[in-house]
Amino acid sequence: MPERHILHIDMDAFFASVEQAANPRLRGKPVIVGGNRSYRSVVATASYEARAFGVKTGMPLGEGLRLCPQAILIPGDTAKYADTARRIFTLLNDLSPAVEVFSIDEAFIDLTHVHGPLSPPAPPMGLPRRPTFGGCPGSVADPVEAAYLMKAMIRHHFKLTASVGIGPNKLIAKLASGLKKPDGLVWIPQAQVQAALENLPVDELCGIGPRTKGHLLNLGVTTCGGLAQIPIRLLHQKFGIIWGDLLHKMSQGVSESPVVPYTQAPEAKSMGHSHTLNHDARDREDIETTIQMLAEKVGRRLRRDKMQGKVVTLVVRLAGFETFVRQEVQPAPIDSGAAITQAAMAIFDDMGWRGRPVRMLGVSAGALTARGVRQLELFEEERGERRLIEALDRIRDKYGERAIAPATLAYSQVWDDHYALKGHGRLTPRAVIRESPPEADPLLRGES
DNA sequence: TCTGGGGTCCTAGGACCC
DNA sequence: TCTGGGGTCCTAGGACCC
Repeated sequence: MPERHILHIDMDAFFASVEQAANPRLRGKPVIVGGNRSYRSVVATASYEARAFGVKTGMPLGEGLRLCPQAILIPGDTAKYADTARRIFTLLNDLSPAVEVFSIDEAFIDLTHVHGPLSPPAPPMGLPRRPTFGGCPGSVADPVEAAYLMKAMIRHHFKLTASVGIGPNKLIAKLASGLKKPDGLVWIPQAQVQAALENLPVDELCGIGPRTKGHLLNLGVTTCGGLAQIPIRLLHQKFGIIWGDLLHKMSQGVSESPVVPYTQAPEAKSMGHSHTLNHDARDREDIETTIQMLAEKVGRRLRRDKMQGKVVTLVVRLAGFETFVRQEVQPAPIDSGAAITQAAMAIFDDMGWRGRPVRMLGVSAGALTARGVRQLELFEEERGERRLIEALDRIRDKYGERAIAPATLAYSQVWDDHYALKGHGRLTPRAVIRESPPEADPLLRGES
C-alpha cells in the first residue's frame, strides 16, 4: 500500500472572513459574528483582529464584547455562509477526484494519486491556472503544489484564506491544518508522524475532548506519546473495546477512515431546531408556542427534502442547565408541523415538568426516510390537509418563511423575539392561518 | 468563561420474542 | 417455571465535532 496523501482544508475565521470579504469597511477591524442579539448568545466566529484581544469561538457574547469593546458585532447569516462554502467546495471538487465535506468550513481531499517530485513549490502568480489533481492533462506535480494552488484559487475567487494540512490520513491532515493558522500549509509525511505526536497534548487530536482528556489525566497521560504507552487492555477496560482501540490507534497517528466524496455522503439521520429563550419560560403556554415554532420549522425542512421522521425528540434544558432528552417512536412517519407539535407536546406532558423555569427547548425528527408516493392511499380528509400544507409551503417558497403562520404563533412573543433577533425588520406575518373568528383577528380587521 | 445551534456516534438497560 | 442465551427494538444519556 503506497502512502496516502490526505489534505484537510479549513477556512480561516470563516464567518467573519466572509463578512470582511463582502464589506471592505470591516477589513482589518475586529469583527465578531454572533448568533443573534440576545445577551445569551455566544461568539460564533471572531476575526483574527478580535482574537488578538482574547475573543474566542463559543465564548458568551457579553464577554467577547467586554474583552474587545470596539469589535463590530454582526448577526450571523448561516444561509450566506453555507452558500459560500458550497461554492468553495464545488470549485475544489472540479479540481480533484474526491472532496468530503466535514463541516460548514472544512473538507478532506484524497490526493493519493497525485504524483511527482516533492520539491519546494513556488506560489502561483496572478490568476491561477486551472489544474487538475490526479494525472489528467495540466495536472500538478505533488500534494504540496496542489495545496498552494487550492489556496490561491480560493483567495482569487473568494478573497478568503484557508489553512491546509497534508498527512497520511484524515487524523494527521486535520492535526496539521491546525498547526499553522491563518493561511498555513503544513505537511506531515508518514515518516514524521511519530515525532509530531510524541509531545502533542492528547486533546489536540480530533475526537478527544475535555472528558476523555480528564480520564486520561487520571491515568497519568497528557501527551499522545504517553497514550501510546498505555497497554491496550487498560484502554479497553476504561473506555470499552471500540473507543479503546480507536484511542490506541490515534495515539500512533493511525486512522483508516476513508475520504467519502460528498456525492456519496449518507442521507441525514435527523434534523432539528432548538432555541434558547430570551427569558426562562415558566408558563406552559410559552413553552407550547416555542415548541410549535420549532416543530413548524422542522416540518418545513422535512417536506422540502421530501423526508419523513418516525421518531420525535424533545430536549428541555432547565434554568440550571439540567437537560432532559426524551424521544418517542410515532405510529407512522410524519412531516407536518402540527403532527410534530402534537408528538413533542405529548412528550413534554409526560415529563413531569412541575413548572420549573425552562431555558432552552429543542425539537427534532429522527429515523428519517424518504417520503413515499403514498398520497393516493390517504383518506379524503387527509388529502385535504395535505393539500393545505402544500399550499402553505408554496406561499412560503414565494414570500419567505415569515409570510404565513398559525395565528397562535404569529401573535406570540416567541415569534417576535425569534425573528427580531434574526435581524428581520417586520415582525408580523402578512397573513395568518385563522384559528379564531375573523372579528377577533386584528389583521383581518385591518389593524396591522 | 453562567455557557448557541446544528449534528454524529456509542453505551447500557429493559422489553419482548424465540 | 425460581430456568439460558441470542436478537431486535426502544429509550436515556454521554461525548464529541464545528
